Amino acid sequence: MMEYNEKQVAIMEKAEKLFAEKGFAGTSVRDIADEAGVNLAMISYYFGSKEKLLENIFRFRGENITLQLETMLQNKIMTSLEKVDQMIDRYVERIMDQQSFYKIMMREQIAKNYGPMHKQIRQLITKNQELIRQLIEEGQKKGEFKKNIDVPLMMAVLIGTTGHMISTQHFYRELNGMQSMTNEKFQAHLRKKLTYHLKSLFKAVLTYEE
Amino acid sequence: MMEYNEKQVAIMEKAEKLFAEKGFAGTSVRDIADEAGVNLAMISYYFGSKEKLLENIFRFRGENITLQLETMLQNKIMTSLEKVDQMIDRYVERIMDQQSFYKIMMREQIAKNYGPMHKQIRQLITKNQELIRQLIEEGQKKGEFKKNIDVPLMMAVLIGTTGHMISTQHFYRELNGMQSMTNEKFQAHLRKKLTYHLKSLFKAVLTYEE
Amino acid sequence: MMEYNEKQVAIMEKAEKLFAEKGFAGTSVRDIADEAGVNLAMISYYFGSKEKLLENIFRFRGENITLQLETMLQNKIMTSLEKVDQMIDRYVERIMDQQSFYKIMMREQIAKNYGPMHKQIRQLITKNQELIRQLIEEGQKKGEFKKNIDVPLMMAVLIGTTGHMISTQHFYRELNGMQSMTNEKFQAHLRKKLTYHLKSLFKAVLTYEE
Amino acid sequence: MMEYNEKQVAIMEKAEKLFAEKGFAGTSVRDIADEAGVNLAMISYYFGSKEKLLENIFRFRGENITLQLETMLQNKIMTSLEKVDQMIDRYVERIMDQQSFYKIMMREQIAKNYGPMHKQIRQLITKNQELIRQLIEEGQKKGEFKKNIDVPLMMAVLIGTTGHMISTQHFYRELNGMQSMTNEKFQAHLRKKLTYHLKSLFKAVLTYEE
DNA sequence: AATGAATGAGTCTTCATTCAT
DNA sequence: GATGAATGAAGACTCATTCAT
Repeated sequence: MMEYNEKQVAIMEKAEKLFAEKGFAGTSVRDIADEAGVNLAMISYYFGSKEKLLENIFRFRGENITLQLETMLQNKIMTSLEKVDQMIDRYVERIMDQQSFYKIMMREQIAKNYGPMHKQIRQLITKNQELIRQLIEEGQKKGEFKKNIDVPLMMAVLIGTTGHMISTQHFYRELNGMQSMTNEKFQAHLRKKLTYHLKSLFKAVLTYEE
Repeated sequence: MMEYNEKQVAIMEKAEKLFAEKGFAGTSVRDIADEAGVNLAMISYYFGSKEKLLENIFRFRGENITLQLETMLQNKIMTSLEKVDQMIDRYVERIMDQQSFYKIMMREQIAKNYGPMHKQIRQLITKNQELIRQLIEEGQKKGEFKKNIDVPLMMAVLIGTTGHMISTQHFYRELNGMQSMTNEKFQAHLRKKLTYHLKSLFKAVLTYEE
Repeated sequence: MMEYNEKQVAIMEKAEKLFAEKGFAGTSVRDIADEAGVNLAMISYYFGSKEKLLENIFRFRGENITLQLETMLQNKIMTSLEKVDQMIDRYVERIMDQQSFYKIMMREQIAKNYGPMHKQIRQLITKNQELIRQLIEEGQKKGEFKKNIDVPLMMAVLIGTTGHMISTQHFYRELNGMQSMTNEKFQAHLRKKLTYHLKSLFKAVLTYEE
Repeated sequence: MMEYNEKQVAIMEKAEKLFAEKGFAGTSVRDIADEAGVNLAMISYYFGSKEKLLENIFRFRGENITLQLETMLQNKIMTSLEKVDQMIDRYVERIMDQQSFYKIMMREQIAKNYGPMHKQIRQLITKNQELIRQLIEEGQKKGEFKKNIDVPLMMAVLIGTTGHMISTQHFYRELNGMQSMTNEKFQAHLRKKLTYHLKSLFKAVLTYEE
């Protein structure tokens, strides 16, 4: 299944939102049908099962960040640090644009072996880690970055921080008195802050010698 | 309910593990009973309901990191940076020692308003953020730290990175060929790596002028 | 919900019978499903819950005797005593035709505040008492009935006696050696006896001066 | 089991109240234990089972009206009508004094064959009906009462009316604006009214020729 | 004698899925 | 293709009773 009609997309979008908020097991097929305004039986009819619906959401959203990274890696003009900055922009942008999807991913990651998406997630992480490793090594070869960079940890900082931020954004908004701000503005604010700080964080870690 | 007998503790520990791995909704009371080796009805008998069981787990585990931070804040001998280092030790230690509990917290955070523990989590975050803010301000007053530190973001780095690491540790272990290592050693390795890198990260962000 | 399909009616009829015989709490949804020959889950599917099923039975059966009384009250030709006689006919007929429903009502009345149908019953009683009061007063104005008639007590005699009779009819039948009679004939016998005696009772109370 | 200690009596009294209000099936053993302030296991311990508890309540309360009637029947001085009046006093008094018990009886009567007390109730009714028949026949022989008295129906009037009154007393009280009256006074009022009207009812039916 | 702990059977309800049309 | 109806399985929870002490 590769092309989806309107109803199918509606179902996936509503399901994505509900899975993100209430978890996969905590969301009933009836919830999704109601939310999407479709007949209950449609979901099994279109996707086969609740689990396959989730798989389709992954396929639908999951064209990953990999491609952009591959292109960027081959760029001969940018410095490695510029590439890192751009990578941060891309990651944050992607996660913030697809918060629901990313929340599902976080839930699935926590679930160790149980989730149905274990394999896909493993693949995604492996690939991304490999590309970032290449980027870091390139910078090290060019003398831009210091030695002894821990790539998996850098990924954890990048993704963990961003993920934590979108998870706790409602607390953050409350605690910092930003309830009156429109959501759009708040999201822009968050993104700016995240990219800015992550970049300076990465710069410090990648370049400053202690 | 403040003191728990052996069986109650066994139930809570198994429930904690299952809730962490499969989510609250994804875990059936029967799962818990089977895992803990107790009769199904015992759980309602001891805790009233599945939800109240979760609340008890929070109460059981939730004596939070706050106290330790409060004591440390009043220490007159340590430098602020030393305090930050110690705070990182405490946080990482705590999260790694109570991985299951922390995974449940992560899930609940993602769930925005739906979860039954929303209030407690909010309280915890607020309190911790406030204490860390005091710590940072102290360092700024003493001239140890630079201006313009974003406290919520520092928390996100600390907690998000650690959380992401424990969530994806099985991937990490696989990708880095550490399957033969005992779990104990692997955990120690993880903790060391996390504290080391987070400390240098924080030092960079808090002290280096750009 | 206003129109019921065959299955829904079957469920309500069997439930009515079981609730009458064994009480609401004493009847399990499984009992009803078995008796009605439907799948257990159908009952929640159609009615939402056991309690709502009861409410639907009340709605289904509860078009009360009120309307008939209202029409009769406005009749200008009948004497008041004739109206009282007709009222007795209607009440006894109704109660005997809907014995199961009426038994549920009796149970619910006993339950003071606990039952789910408390409100509806209160309404029914109030309305009926008011109409009968009007009928009595009319007779008193016309000089047909004596003064000092206690309306609530007259209702208690009418409904209490009839109710007691249908409750104890199996004893009555046994004690009076009517087991061989067909049920149909026995019911007719009961109705005749009840109406006859209640009418003479009412006549005595309403008209004879002591 | 014939003599009950304090705790046993407390259990039976609270159980009686709860069975009356919520029905046998609707009352849990835990409810009773809580209400009576005794340990849950005490009830099985003392009475064997919930059902046997009900049987004990019947035994405890059920020394019936029979004896009084038998004595009265042999009285050579009272007229038969005086005896009927006294019988009405006794019945109403008994039912009103033991409303909870009588409510349980009503519920059990409705239940046809299902209730555990079916036999006892049958016995009680048979005996009482027989004695009243003797009383009526005595009056007829003496020429005090007219012929063709329907004894079961007279019993239905007596017991049904009284039962209906105690069942609907809360409605009655409300509808007639007697909420401010103390319950004691209200009960006295009800009893007076019931005996007065039932006596005149019986007098009319037993003596007036049409 | 008395009770906290324990339990198997049963409660009502919801679930994801399938069927008949 | 689309859907209202239907269902077996599983959900959380409560029940009356018994057990070990």
